[in-house]
Amino acid sequence: MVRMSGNARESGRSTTSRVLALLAAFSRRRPELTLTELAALSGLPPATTHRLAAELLDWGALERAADGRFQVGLRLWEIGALTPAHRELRSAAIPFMEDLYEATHENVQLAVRDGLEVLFVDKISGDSSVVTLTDVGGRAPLHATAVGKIILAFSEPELFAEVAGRELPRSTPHTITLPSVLAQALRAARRDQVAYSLEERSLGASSVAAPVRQADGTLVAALSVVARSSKNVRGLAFAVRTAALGLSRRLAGQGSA
Amino acid sequence: MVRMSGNARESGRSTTSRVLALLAAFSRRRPELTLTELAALSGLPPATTHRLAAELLDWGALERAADGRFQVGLRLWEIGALTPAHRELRSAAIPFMEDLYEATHENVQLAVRDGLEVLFVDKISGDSSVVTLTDVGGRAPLHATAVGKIILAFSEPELFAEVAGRELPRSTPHTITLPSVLAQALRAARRDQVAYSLEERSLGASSVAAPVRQADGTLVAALSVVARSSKNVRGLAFAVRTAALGLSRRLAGQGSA
DNA sequence: AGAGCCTCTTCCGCCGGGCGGAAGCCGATG
DNA sequence: CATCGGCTTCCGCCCGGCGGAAGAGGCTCT
Repeated sequence: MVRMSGNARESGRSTTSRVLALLAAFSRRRPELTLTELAALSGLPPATTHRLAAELLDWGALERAADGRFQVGLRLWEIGALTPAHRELRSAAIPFMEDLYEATHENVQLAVRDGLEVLFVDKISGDSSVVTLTDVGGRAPLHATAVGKIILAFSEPELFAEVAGRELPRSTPHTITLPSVLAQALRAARRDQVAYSLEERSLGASSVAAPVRQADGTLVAALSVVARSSKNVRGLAFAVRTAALGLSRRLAGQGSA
Repeated sequence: MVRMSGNARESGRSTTSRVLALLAAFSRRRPELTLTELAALSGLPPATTHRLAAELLDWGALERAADGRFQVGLRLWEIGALTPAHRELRSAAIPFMEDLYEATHENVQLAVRDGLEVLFVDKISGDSSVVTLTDVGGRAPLHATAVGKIILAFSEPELFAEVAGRELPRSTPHTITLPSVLAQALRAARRDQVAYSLEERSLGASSVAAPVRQADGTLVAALSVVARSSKNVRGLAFAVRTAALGLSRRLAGQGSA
């Protein structure tokens, strides 16, 4: 039998990108993967997947579940927790989020921008409150959420231009899909220091958000409360603003301790 | 001028291990690093560090702070949040931790085992409560903490053997450093379903912990309350046990929703 | 139980991705 | 203006790593 194997590597792809492709294969939808799934999702041959995954396993970036499936390892979580959004912002935010939760007993969320999306960094949810679509680590569009509008309203105008330049995907009949209407909502947000999403992301859920700023006044995050649309979310606006201002003052008052 | 450069690569080190070394360079102590620091901590030449870091930057595993330093990126945090400890355990635990906090207004902590240490997965801390040594993402020794004792008491005996085989480092005058005394404490923990640490980790702070189990009865985490030693932590034992039992029932009742 | 199938794991020879010394760049400092 | 330290780019050599193939193990179906 002739050994006709050898090297048929896919050109133009770095080893680093292969490793990152393995990590990127995991998602909220699919947090546990078999080797074959991992290979398919990362676009790598099974043999390569196996070898690289073994190295990640060895280091602790990945782990194997009881049934042998791959899952994200604690070591990776530990390092991920060093990101500024988690380390500085989240720890400072927790007390204010608790206060907000105790006062309203509704879902309280903390979000930052990543790319052209909102990324939820933390969340406190009561058992009685609305079921929100997105969990911690989840993403949502900027234009359809209250936190997203706050981010758009208080970031550089280039961000709005970028978002408005693309299509504004519709989530519900109430989603804003016209750039001009969105621009008007952002003006109102700048004026009132709060933004709303009234069933624009999912029917039966509305939210109010307020800006969180760091010492120099630039926006770092948005804090929001989600409630059933039947409730008067507008009545929660002052509570959210107050908590967001308190958190901003805390961030300004101390470096990161 | 003769070009005498070329390749002098360090043998026996995979590209993957280099990438992981870069990630491992970040720590709670040093969450922001310059290129030179990153190179020194990872043990890679500056040129290699620069090239690999650029690729990680491009993908979002790393980010640059305003001053140009490297820090862990949101993308990595996002993937780290997919670890079972975060995704299943933490989200299920939050309501119970809140209840515990509202009842006691002391620090509430959730911890899992990683290797021969305790890893804190989540924490709720009031402003009035004791300042704890360890933050979310932080580690602590198994033998000197209440959560660690719970983990030792309800895991396979091999774990205790492994820990007792090594030295038990002393943190305070009250730290248990004799395997026989530790074994006795673990027997008491198994009997009472709670474990204590009475100023064994840091003076002025004591804690009570209880086991969190999954459907099949195996231990998955430990829940604890930290209080000033002057307070009677023993009085908090039932509260912690109740919350831990509630959380265990929740984990048994549903897969991961 | 034997055949067929699928997934996981191991092996190894060929080769191009990636290594890192050197040089160039840039801002800070004396 | 010279010096210095850290950051970035360049590029030719070479060995780490790629992945097809084969082997092992487990499951279903007939």
